[in-house]
Amino acid sequence: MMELTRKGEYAIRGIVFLATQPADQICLLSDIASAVDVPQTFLAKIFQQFSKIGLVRSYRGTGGGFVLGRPPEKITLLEVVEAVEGTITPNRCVTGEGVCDRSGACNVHPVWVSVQDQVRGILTKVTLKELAGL
Amino acid sequence: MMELTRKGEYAIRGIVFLATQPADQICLLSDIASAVDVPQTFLAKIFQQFSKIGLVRSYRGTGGGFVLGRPPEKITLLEVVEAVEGTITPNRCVTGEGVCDRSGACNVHPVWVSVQDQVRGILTKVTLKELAGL
DNA sequence: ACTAAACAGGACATAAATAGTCTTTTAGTC
DNA sequence: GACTAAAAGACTATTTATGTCCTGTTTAGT
Repeated sequence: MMELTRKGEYAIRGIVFLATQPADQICLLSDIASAVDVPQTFLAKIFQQFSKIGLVRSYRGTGGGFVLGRPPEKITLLEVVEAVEGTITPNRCVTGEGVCDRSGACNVHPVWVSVQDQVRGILTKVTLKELAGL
Repeated sequence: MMELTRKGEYAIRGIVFLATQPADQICLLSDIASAVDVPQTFLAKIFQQFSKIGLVRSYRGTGGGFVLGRPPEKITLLEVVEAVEGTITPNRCVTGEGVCDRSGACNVHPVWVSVQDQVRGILTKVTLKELAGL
């Protein structure tokens, strides 16, 4: 339960690798993919998601590739994970959309809120700087 | 991400309902299922899993049904969830089976261990007694 | 013993999510 | 214009989730 998907794992591997590279070096997707052992086409999708929210910056054409969108210490693990997996919600009713029709009488609800807060708290405190060993 | 499945949700609903019933009363699966609004056949599977690890006790035949295997304050939410969802492992490499071939160089690893510990810690502290409002 | 009640267990069915692949388009370089 | 590399969308395959159904086994009551 609560397992990270492959996508999430690949996302972390990819962007952590990027963080280990010199900041001004534009990295090819193909290089990243082979370095972290992830199918290139799949990693492409992941990096597109990163690009949309500014986690990475992309350059097209000859000499193109990817660089980090911000310094490694300003990118948290939470951002990386949620970029591809969506917001961390241990239980649907945590989303608060009235999905939990029994939310009034539901004593479990606050527990999930607590779990969500704790997990997000942990992941917010970890940045790419640490993960890349910088 | 990290969402509880229906099975997990049903499991909680079912056993919490059982905890609200008088301790000596043998409850019919059909009654529990309709009370918590879960397909009976599906709930049957869930309660079979509960039964195997002693979370509930089952009685077959006429007059049969289910009762809690232990007093509500001795059954934790963690046990209930892990009974049907398996051990909480945010990342495969946490299982320690060498699945994470890069575990040596992996700085992410300790983060998942921390997440796992925190989540399990929270869920261990919640018992059926509280959840059932007793 | 017979019957009906109730859980146990396995096989099966369907739908959704995951994990990709492939092709075309767009943007940029030489 | 030719080439390079990411963007974007359509498509496919596999796995997991979510159940259903049927048969068996246990037990109570007559």
